[in-house]
Parts: sequence; C-alpha cells; structure tokens
Amino acid sequence: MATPYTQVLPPPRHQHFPKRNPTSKTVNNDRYFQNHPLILLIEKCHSIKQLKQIHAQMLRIGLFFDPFSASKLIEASALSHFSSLNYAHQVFDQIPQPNLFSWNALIRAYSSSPDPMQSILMFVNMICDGCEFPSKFTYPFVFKASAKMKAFRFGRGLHGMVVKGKRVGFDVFVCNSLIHFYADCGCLDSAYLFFESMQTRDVVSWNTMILGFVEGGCVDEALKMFDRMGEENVRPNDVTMMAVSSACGKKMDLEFGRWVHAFIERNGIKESLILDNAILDMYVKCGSTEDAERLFDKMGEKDVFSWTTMLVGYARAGNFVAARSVLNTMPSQDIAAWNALISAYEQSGKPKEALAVFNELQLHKKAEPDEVTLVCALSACAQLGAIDLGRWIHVYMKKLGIKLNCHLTTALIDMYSKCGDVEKALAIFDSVYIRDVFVWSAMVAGLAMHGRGEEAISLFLKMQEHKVKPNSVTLINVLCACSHSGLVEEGRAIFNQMVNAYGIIPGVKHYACLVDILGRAGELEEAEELINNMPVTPGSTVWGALLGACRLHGNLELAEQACNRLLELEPENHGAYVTLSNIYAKSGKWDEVSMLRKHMRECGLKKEPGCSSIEVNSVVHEFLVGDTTHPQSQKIYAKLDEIATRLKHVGYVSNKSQILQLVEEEDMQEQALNLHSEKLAMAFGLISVAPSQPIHIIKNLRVCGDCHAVAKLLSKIYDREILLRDRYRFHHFKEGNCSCKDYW
DNA sequence: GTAGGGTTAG
Repeated sequence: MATPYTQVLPPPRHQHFPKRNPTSKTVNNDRYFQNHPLILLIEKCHSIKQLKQIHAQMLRIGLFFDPFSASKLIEASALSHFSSLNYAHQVFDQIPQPNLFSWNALIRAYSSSPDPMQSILMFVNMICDGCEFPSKFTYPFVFKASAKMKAFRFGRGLHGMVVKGKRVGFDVFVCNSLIHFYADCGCLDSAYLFFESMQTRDVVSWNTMILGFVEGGCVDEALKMFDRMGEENVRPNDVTMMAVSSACGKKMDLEFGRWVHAFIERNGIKESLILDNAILDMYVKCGSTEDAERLFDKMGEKDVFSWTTMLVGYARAGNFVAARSVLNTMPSQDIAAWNALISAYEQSGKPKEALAVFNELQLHKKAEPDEVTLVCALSACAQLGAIDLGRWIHVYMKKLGIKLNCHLTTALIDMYSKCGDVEKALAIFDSVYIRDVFVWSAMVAGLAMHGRGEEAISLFLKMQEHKVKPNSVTLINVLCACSHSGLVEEGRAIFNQMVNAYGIIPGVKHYACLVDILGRAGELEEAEELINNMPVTPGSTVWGALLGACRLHGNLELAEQACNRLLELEPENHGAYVTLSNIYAKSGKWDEVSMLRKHMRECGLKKEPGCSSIEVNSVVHEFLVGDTTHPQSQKIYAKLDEIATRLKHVGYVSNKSQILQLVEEEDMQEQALNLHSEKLAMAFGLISVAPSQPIHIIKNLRVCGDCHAVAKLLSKIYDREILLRDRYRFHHFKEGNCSCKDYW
C-alpha cells in the first residue's frame, strides 16, 4: 500500500509568475504597512464577508502585493473563528510571494483540519519552492499533521531536518511536538529516548510523555513518570493530573485514584471542567458510581462529557433506570450519549434493549447516528441473530454514505457470520482495502464458527503474508477453528508456535482451546497432562473444556474431577452440574443423577432455560421449552404433530440420549423432548419462512443430540436448509447432513 | 506578527 505522503503532489504553484531565484534573498518582509487602516481592520473582522471586502480593497489599492499585509489576510482567513480554509488557500494562491508567516498560517490551519495531509503537502511545496526554510513555528504543525496521518517515515525524515536545522532542534515547542509524534505513531521507545535526550524540558514535555504512555497502554510507565516529576521538582498542572487520572482509570485502581483526587485538591491544581471530567471518568472506570455521583453533584459547571460519563457510570453498574434518566435530563443529547446507552445495553448482553434505543433514536431523530451507533447496533443484531435488521443497517449505512472503517467492517463481518451468512461476511472482507488485525480476526472467527477450519487456517496464514500481526484473540479464534473442525495436528502445531512465531504467550483461553481440541479428539490423557503442566492456573474455561470432552467420550472418573475443580472456581456454574448429570445418566447411574438434581435444588441453582429464537420478516420470535404463548401456537403444535408422523414414517426413533436431554433441558414431562425450544422454532420456521429461504434459528445453549438428529432429517424430508446457531457454533443442515459432521 | 499537551461512545 502506498503511504499517503507518497501521493502525487499538486502541480507547482505560481504558474503565472516568474520562477523566483532560490539563491536570492527571501521576500521582502518589511512591516511598513502594519499600521495601515485596512490591516488594522483585519483584526476587527467578524465574518468571512467582511474579510472579503477588505481583500477587495487591498487588491484595489495594491496593498495585497505587500507580503506582510497579505500574510495578515491569510492568517485571519485560515485561523480566525470564522475561518474558511478553502478561502484562505485561494487567497494564498493569489499571492505572488508568500512569506514564511503565510506558509506557517496555512500549514497550521491544515494540521488541525480534517485533512491534515494538506498540511504535509503545503510543507513539501514550501521546501520545493525553495525560498523559505521551515522555522520553529513550522515544525510543530507538520509534526502534528504527521502524527494524525501516522506518517511515521515522513515524520522521522522531518526529525532529521530538525537535527540538521541546528537551532530549531533546541526549541521546546518543536521537541514536544516530536515526542507527541513518536508516541502517536506507537513508537513509545523513540518518544522516550527523545524525551530523555532533551536538554530543557518544560511541563508540557512531561505531560506529552505521560499521555503518550497512557494512550499506548503503558500505564505503569506513565505513573513512574509522574513520580519522577515530583523527584525533579517539576510542578504538575491540570493537564498532568488529567493524564494521571486517566492512567488510574485504565488501571482500575480506585484507591490510587482517590489519592490522585485528593492530591489535586491538596496542591491547589488549577480547577477545570476537563480535569473534573477526567476524574469523573476515572471513578466510573474504577467502578465507583458513588464517588462519581458525589463529584458530579458537586461540579459547578457540567458539559456533555460530564453527563455522558455519568450515564456510562450508571449503565456499567447495571442501573439502566438511572442511566436513562440521565439521558432524559441532560441539557443536550448528542449522539455520544445515545451511543453510551446503546453500547451499555449491548455489552451487558441486552441486545433487544440496545436495539429498542436505536429504534427510538431513529424515530425521534434526536441525533444523527454515527459509526459508533452502527457498530453497536450491528453487534446487537449479531447477538440476536437478527439478520434482517442487520441487513437493513448495512443498506442504511450505504444510504448515509458512511464509509467502512475497520470498526464497521469488523462489526459487519461479525454480524453476517453470527447471523449465518458467512458468504456475505467473506464478500465484505474481500471488498475492503484496509484490514486491521480485528478485521482479520473477525473473519477467522466467522469461518471457525461455521466449521470451515481449513479456510480459517489459510486465512490466518494469509494475514501474515499481508504483514498483519496476529494478536492474542486471533490465536484464540484460529485454535477455535481447529477445535470445531477436529484439526488436531494443526491445532497442536499452531499452539506450539505461539511464542516463537507470533510472540504471544499462551493464556488460559489458548490452553482451554487446546484442551478442547485434544479432548474432543479423545486424547484425554494428553489433555489432562497439558492441564497439569500448564504454567498458568487453569481457569473455569479449561476445566469446562475437559468436562465437555469427558461427556463426549464417557469418561466418568475424569469428569468428576473436572467438575469438582470447575465448581471450586464457580460454585454457581449450573452448566457443570447439568453436564455431569448427563454423563451419569448416559452410564445409567440414576442415583447419582437424582442426588445431583437434589443438590442443585437445595443450592437454589436453576438451569438457564433453553431458548431458541427465529427471525421472520424482521420480527424475532422466541420460544422456551413447551412454549404455548406464541400467537400461532396452535398451528405450531399441529406442525409438530405432522413432523412426528413424517419422522416415524422414515423410521426415526428418538434415541436413548433423549433421557439425558430430559435432564438438560428442564424439569419435563414425557413429551418434553419433542417440545424443545429449537423444535418449536423449527416448526414455526417451516410454517412461516418462504420455502426458498433457509430457516435461521439461534439457541442460547448447546443444541441437544435429539434435536440435531431431527434437524438433519427435517432438512431432507422437507427439502429445507436449516441454520442453527448454538452457544458454540453453527450447524448447517442440508439434505440430511450437518456441516459439523456430527462433531461438536 | 505565529506555537505545544486534553475529557464521553466502538
């Protein structure tokens, strides 16, 4: 990919003027006209219109051709509160001999514009023009633009110019912008080295370095710098304390956060709304709604940040009533506030509530949805499996003309994958030009959950050809792919290469994946050995994987061990009880089964009820076991009867595993097996989904063996494609077979 | 004649 700054430069300026001689003296900068009434008037302008009038007058009397006077006009048009960069650039292009001041004004204005590339282009043009050398007033803005563009190589080249430029290299403004540039490009080492090499540092140097560390995720280094400031007697200011608060928030260290708050008050640090907001945010991130509330109530001035942060605080604590009330009370609800609520719902596993708020936003048009809104809404669709709404959002995005960034691409790939349309996910993946590690990881995960293990692995290799470094999550996803497709050798090999090839130390989740891979393949001994020798403490995911493998291979003894260890870590894990009781049931140990059930009842542990949902014409229908609440319940049960007859006709007898599923699904009567939530959803799907369309069903738990067998038969008998997403993966039923090849 | 560091939602 071409880096932005290698773009073709615009045609040379001053085509209508004779080329200046670079060796000649720079333009005349006499301030002869600085007290001219027209020049004095420039500062009093309040609008572009007024400025244009002055511009006209200047042209009329020839003042425009005085470089100093023209530069004043440039400054006003580029940097005043009513500035128009387009106009400023037009004026600039008319000046026969722009001076350094004019160049700097435009470079500065572009550096903080949405198009910082223009700043870099102006800079390059200035150098090519050959009459002006960049000054200490030029570099800070070109570094700023380079940081925004993440134009590392260009910025490093600038650094070289600064060093050669001798005097500018000692300017603290230039140096601080260099620290900022390196930190923004993710080169904290270079930033720090440069910081250390500086002969004179001011408080901004320290602040820039601390913020660089905080934003780069090196919170401890940031706090060490703060300590060092104290040792070196540099007095921290409000910006320092804001950075330190932010570090505490990231660390989720409430105690230290409170100390920082007290430090600010004790040391008379200048109060500011921004600082208050930063402390508020710190308390929210540390999970103390009480501290946040206390500060919020005390704050004299509040802005939209304060309100939104407080809203997030309540929402993260699960107090959605209070969060909603903040949204209703705040003086102006911008999109960020809506996003905060939608995102909180979505992240707390309440996708329906998230989408309800999204709908409300659409309906009342109180704020324009932005990329974040859409990412959250798409994630909610993914959780629900609501593909119609997901597709609608995709179309809506195109209509709004929203370009896909990596966040959106990831959300779309995730949504389509989780809603069963992995082909569409692949199409989006192929259509985008910029793919970060999250985009690649989402696609690997998508293929994994659809049991397309080989493709997932080849994509994983391809991402490395594209020079995108896999992260810890990518590795989890690819190991997961191996597990879902039974790729034991591949899984083992990838796991063993993690440290050397990818520089990632396996965490609990990676170990859990490998245990799962080995366990499913029946390599229980190797799995057990792996657990015994793993350098990290095996967590519940690891024991859960082992327990699942024991269920698959009927290893009672090991199952008991795994279950005990799992319950030590998570005493309320009803899944563990259910799995163990299933294993007992499978071996006919009914006494143990009833003992376990009794124990669960005594502990007040209730199994999460099985629930299946199906989206028909953009409406999500939910079914619980034996559900009769659906408006079309009668029709559904009639269809179930028909299904039973046709199944019998093809010689289907529900196998013995039904008994253990009796335990898994609910306290049920004899017919319960036939009334599993997924069967109800399938019956409803057969009635309501057009024959040409696949039936999409989402189940919150793992699909039961009998339902899996029935789904296979139904796909054949009714010649329908059925897509079933369970807690772990997708099952594509077609022509009597399942994509999981009965390996799940 | 010009300047730097910043708070919410993914």
